[in-house]
Amino acid sequence: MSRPNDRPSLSLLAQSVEPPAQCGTCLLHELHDVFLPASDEERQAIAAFRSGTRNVRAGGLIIEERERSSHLYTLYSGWAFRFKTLSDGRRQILHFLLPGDLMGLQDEFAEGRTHGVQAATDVRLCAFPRERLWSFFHTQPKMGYAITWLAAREEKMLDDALVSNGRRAASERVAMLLMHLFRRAEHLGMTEGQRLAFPFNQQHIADALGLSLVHTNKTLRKLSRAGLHRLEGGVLEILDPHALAQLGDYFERPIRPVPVL
Amino acid sequence: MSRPNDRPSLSLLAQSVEPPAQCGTCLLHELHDVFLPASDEERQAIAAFRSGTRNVRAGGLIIEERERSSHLYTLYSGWAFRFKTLSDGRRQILHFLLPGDLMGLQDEFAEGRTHGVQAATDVRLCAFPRERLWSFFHTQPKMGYAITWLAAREEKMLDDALVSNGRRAASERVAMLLMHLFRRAEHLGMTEGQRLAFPFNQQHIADALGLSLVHTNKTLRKLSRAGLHRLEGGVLEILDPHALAQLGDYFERPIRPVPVL
DNA sequence: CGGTGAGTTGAGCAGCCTCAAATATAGTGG
DNA sequence: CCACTATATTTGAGGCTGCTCAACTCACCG
Repeated sequence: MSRPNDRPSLSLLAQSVEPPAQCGTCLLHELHDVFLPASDEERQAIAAFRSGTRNVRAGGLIIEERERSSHLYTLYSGWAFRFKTLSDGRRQILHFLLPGDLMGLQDEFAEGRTHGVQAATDVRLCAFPRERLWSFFHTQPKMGYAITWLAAREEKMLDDALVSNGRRAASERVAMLLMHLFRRAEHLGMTEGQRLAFPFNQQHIADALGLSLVHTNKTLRKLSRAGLHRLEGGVLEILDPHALAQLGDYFERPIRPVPVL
Repeated sequence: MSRPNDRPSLSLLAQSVEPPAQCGTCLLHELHDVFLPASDEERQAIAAFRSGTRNVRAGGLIIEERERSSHLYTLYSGWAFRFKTLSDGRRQILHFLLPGDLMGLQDEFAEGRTHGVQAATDVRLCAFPRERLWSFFHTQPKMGYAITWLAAREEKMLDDALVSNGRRAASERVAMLLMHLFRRAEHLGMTEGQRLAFPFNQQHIADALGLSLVHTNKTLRKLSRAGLHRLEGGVLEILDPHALAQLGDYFERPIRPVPVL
């Protein structure tokens, strides 16, 4: 492990860790470099907001694409992704979700269909009933601020994805995505050295990058033949981070601690 | 005018209307079908949050791409757009801004460079100092909720743009963008019948859609030769809304009133 | 009347797409 | 443990969409 021992091992988060019954013992809050600390009062407010937990198996839908979900969710462990489907079946993956990420907020203010969220691994979720959202904002303005923070952070990632899809060539997009996902997972302690349990197949990558499956495959092969990465057996290994970052125009910026619910 | 007379004429908003000295007489709040009403107390809180107004000429930068802006802004009149530039100069337009839209929120929680915002017409802005944001949330949780609402709404539009850039052909993207901008402007009362003062050139459209300038031109010409629209002299005219909506897979959904600051 | 920016058009190229088929790889039932 | 099936990956071939390069027009302006 590349991580020091003074924090709980979180490779676990990629596996199935049950969220605790009490938010007071929430594992996520123990990751001080990753998530902002929460006071006892805040934890109690979060606990009051939360209605329970939910498990979804790999491949299952957390939020249906057509219906407005009755709950918001915080991803507690595992990987998920947001997506949209066009009427003729073409799919676009909008965003990848890791532990601590909030989902379902966009639905709050929507009329029509929005997006779906699918579990990429087995996933544990904390569920928050939508009808309690406003009172949560009302009684805990700081938590409202936290939610806005998370929304703004996700929007920034969407900005980056839009730049990629709009203005970058295929190999640049692939390099960018691999680095992006690896860095985010690394920050959460889900990596081992340069290796990462990677639950996505080439169709996922293609749908995230706006490429065809075939061309995604050829691009991946080109990069791996050039020794930049290896991706097999569900493990992503970053062999030449510098070259990948360069190619993807991906600047590593310090990731600041963010709030969690 | 296609709008009934029982609301103030807002073609004005596309021109240069000076925001009032007092938020209590803010024109935007008078548009009851468009924006949620605000109580006197809320208007006072907004007025206390606001530090003043700002004018930017067409083409001027409202927010610099490299620096974190010291203020949030509400666009009061005119058009603007958010964009990002790659190190080699390629540009991607992320989002188009109309009156009532909030900008600068993403910067709040960012480290590195984020995005720039440029005025497409002369614009009037209400400025809110960043350092008052938290106390605004704290003392007016309802306004915090409103800000989250606006952020979530913008994120939904980004989702749509991402789907377009990733999974739609050029003519579909163009049709989608024309309908999208026209419908949003129409909702604000900035159109006259099927006509709209359109401040963007083909390079803007290309940069929003992830296309080259030349191909954007050829696609626009194809659609206008087919009688779907006309775009000349800074005026966009929608000639066949049904065909454009069909082509762009653009479903008109009722636009709900949103909060304004 | 030259200069600049925006729009238009043609020619040729290439990046990415679709179609097709050949391997893995994994899971399932006998 | 092996056949059988479904899913994921890989590769080739050929074609179209969208790109780059280049040139010309038009409007506007000093």
